[in-house]
Amino acid sequence: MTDNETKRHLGRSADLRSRLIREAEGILERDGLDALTLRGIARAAGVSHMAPYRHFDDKDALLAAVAESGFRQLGAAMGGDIGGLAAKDRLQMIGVGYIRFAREHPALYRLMFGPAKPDSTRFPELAEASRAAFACCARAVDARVSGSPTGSAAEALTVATWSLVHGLASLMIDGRLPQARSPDVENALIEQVLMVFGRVFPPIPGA
Amino acid sequence: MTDNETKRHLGRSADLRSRLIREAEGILERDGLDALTLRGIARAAGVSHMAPYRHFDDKDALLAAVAESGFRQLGAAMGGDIGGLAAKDRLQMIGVGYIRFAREHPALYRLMFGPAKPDSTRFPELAEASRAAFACCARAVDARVSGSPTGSAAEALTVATWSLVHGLASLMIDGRLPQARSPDVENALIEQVLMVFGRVFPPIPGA
DNA sequence: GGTTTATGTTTACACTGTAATCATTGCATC
DNA sequence: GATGCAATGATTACAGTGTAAACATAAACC
Repeated sequence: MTDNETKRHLGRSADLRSRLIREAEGILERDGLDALTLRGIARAAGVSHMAPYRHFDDKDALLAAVAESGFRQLGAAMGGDIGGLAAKDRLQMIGVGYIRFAREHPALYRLMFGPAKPDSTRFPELAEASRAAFACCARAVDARVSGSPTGSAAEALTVATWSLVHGLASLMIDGRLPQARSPDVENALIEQVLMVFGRVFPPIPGA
Repeated sequence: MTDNETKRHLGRSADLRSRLIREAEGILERDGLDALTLRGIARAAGVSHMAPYRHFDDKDALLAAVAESGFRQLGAAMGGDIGGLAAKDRLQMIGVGYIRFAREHPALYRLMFGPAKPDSTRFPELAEASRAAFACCARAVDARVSGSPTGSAAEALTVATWSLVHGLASLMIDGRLPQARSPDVENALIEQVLMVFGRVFPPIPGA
């Protein structure tokens, strides 16, 4: 019996680390960022409240791993690295995908961009995942302007794009936009804002 | 002696409420958002850890009051409601003032736009202060476009403006912009981003 | 003068993150 | 195969947090 239970226990815990991350994501979706406690995660995973410390240095390290996973999901939501799309559509796809991700996973998104808790110097892998998502946006911008502005001007365009979608997503999921809106109205607003923002890009030569 | 001490005590505590808010702001500036604990605020104000409950329902209510104060400061940092400026300069002033405020008070800024903790329905005064700051930006946008787009198109412009500056400020103070930069380089980037964004506005008839 | 109301303190409790210690497993080495 | 070892987990303990309950006292009012 002891043997049996132990076996099963070990069988399930072969990948406690990734299971903790998944449970954390589940709690985020279900109960929000405030409810994300280390002990709660351990409880959800069915282990003692100290078990996570065998896989993470502290709570922040676990949160950083969750955020890292989030950034990879965000990259996928923005369409990854598919080519073969008109640069303009590619940019639109990124904006829409980005904001949809934030709205579908608001708590995870808050954790990812939250109060700098996951320090970038402490967690290089998180910084890398975040950088990769940013780079995905940067490539789309570069393709869109096709080299006409270069250097810091192109970089400013990328930062402006990222800032706009992040700001819009952040304001929306935190309800900081005045007058609450229905989802439909919000969708229309998003479309309009993204379209408005399209004007910052130089006109497309071909059309 | 008891009398004396009591008198002095009462004298200082005549406005415990506002003093708590000030102490909270001080802790925010000094030690950041994570260090902002109810007991710590009470300690800083020299009262027992339960005293704040005589002036605020709970911690969130105190934080909401701090955030409310922050939104008023933000409004002032954006230049309040001064007129007599070219609409274009007015917008620039808002953007620069907004971002400077966020950089000078990062922890307060995070609290203000943080994880929706201060619920807008629970704290109408906070919602009002936030709305007022937003309206300040909306007026500047309206003046800039001088009525050429109206209705939802003008609103989209305002939301886009707010999203951009908020996103930029948020990414900067949380270090989510790739490669850390010196303040000078950051300032240049801000200027460039704001200038880039100026292109979303219709051309000015007069010039 | 006695009652009521505001304001503050003390005490207590459940919950959090984490340090220290102990128990058990699987594996490597002889 | 026995033995030592590293990995992984459980228990226990502790300081710090937000908050409820009960108590104290000054101010205000009839």
